[in-house]
Amino acid sequence: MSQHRHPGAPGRAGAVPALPDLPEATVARLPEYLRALHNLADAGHETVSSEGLSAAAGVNSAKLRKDLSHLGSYGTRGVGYDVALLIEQIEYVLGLTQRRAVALVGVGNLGHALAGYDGFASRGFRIAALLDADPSRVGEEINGLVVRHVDDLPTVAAEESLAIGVIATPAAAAQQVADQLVAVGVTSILNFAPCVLSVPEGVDVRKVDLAIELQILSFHEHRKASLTALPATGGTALTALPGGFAATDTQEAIGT
Amino acid sequence: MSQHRHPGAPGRAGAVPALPDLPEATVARLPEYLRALHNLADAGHETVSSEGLSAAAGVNSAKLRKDLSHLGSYGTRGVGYDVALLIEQIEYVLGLTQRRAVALVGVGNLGHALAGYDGFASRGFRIAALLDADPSRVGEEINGLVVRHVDDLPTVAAEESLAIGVIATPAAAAQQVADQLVAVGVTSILNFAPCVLSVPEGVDVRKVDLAIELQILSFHEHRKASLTALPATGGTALTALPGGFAATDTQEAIGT
DNA sequence: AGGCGCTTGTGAAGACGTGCACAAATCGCG
DNA sequence: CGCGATTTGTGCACGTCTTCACAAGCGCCT
Repeated sequence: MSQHRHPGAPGRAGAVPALPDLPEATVARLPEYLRALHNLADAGHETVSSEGLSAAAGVNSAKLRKDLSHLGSYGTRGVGYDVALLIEQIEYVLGLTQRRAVALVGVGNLGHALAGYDGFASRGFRIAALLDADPSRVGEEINGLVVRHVDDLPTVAAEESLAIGVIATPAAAAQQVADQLVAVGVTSILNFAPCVLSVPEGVDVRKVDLAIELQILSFHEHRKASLTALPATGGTALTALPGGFAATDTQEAIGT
Repeated sequence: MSQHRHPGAPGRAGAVPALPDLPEATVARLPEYLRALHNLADAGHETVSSEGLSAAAGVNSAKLRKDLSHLGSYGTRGVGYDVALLIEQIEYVLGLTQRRAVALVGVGNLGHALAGYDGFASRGFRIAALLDADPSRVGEEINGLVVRHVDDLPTVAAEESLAIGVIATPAAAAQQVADQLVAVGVTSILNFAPCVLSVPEGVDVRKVDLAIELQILSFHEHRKASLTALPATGGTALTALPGGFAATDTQEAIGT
């Protein structure tokens, strides 16, 4: 029942092993599993049970098993999953066997932070270029990279094979930047600008809006406050009682 | 049909008008609608149809109508929605009628950027305190706020009524910071650290992981590449043809 | 006043995601 | 060599979300 993709599954890149088409929700969780697995590997674990891994990733164990089964993964009944093998599998599926080049457009406040964020480098990506439309920022060096003008994009794309672009510009500039990225062949965009982007079919856009996250939390605050017709002392006590934990629902919701 | 909450719906804060319990998916989209509505208002529109608003927010129009109907909103058939009224309604439901105080812990790379991000201020939030565990950072002034030591949290909480905390520390410190936040009464946390937080029931956690977003895009890149058994010229042409747009599926997925 | 066109609000169907509970498989031990 | 403990993989039922399609309502024009 799990034989639906022996041919060339984990081996190496290069071939065209026909990725299984995973449910979007599963895809969004794989990076989480991957991070947890790296932690486990660093801690010296060679195998891990679905129970253990799911706890580390903050999800239900059945969900985890189903997710892994989708990518045809080989766990061993009675034992668990081989940590190293699973890391290899997930990295393969996520396309992380090659270090992907990312172009970052917009080196304002947020762009600066992203340029210096080591989480990109440590998790399979390489910032290949920093770009900005503001001439006064061009030439500045950040983290060993020189900021170039956004109109140099075609040149940059010719040097590197760019597939992913990150937009950290003000909203007003985002659509134009997106168009420029698409024009040089970028097919995946991570958008930090608070606006909707129009892109041709075949281009993936993911959006991260920091204010929206806060507003969602605000709703839940409002809701909690309206339920509790209580004194609302707010300030003191309430030590973190270790009894009733729970990876709250919202915990995972970011991806989807 | 839509009378299920006349009593004191839009009016003013203060009372306990019993928030309707909205589907999580709807809550995640309301901020998006709100942003689009503000744009429309700035552009001078007084009313907008579900079709128009849904286009501006990048969602299906039926979905938008259903979302708005959940909060008992009053549109006018044949006309559309009153922009100003709808803004008021959504801001009320999201609990944005009061400017909420946010504590930001961790003023490293990312924390700096967040401290300077004007999107918080412009969308209903106020950064009430900057905190860090590193003594060498304490005292530094960022954007008019002085960084205080994280152990001052109880003092800060006594001064302000903090309900929301933002964690922008390294992963290793995040859990401890979360515990400290919870201990002073914070009940909503936005976590930028790449790790799972354990919190008591009743505390909401949302997580934003920048590297995960890239990894999800990477999967789709990998997938596209494996489907296209084609030359993969990569570099040139491919002008943004304005024919086949489409707010791609992934566009919204962030919230969920 | 009446009819017509437009837009909302929603019923119903289907797609998708989740979690329980259990059979099948594997290992280790006696 | 067989048995029991353990853990995976998954069938199934349930809940949530999405989308279509259309009746009900509203304003405008004649």
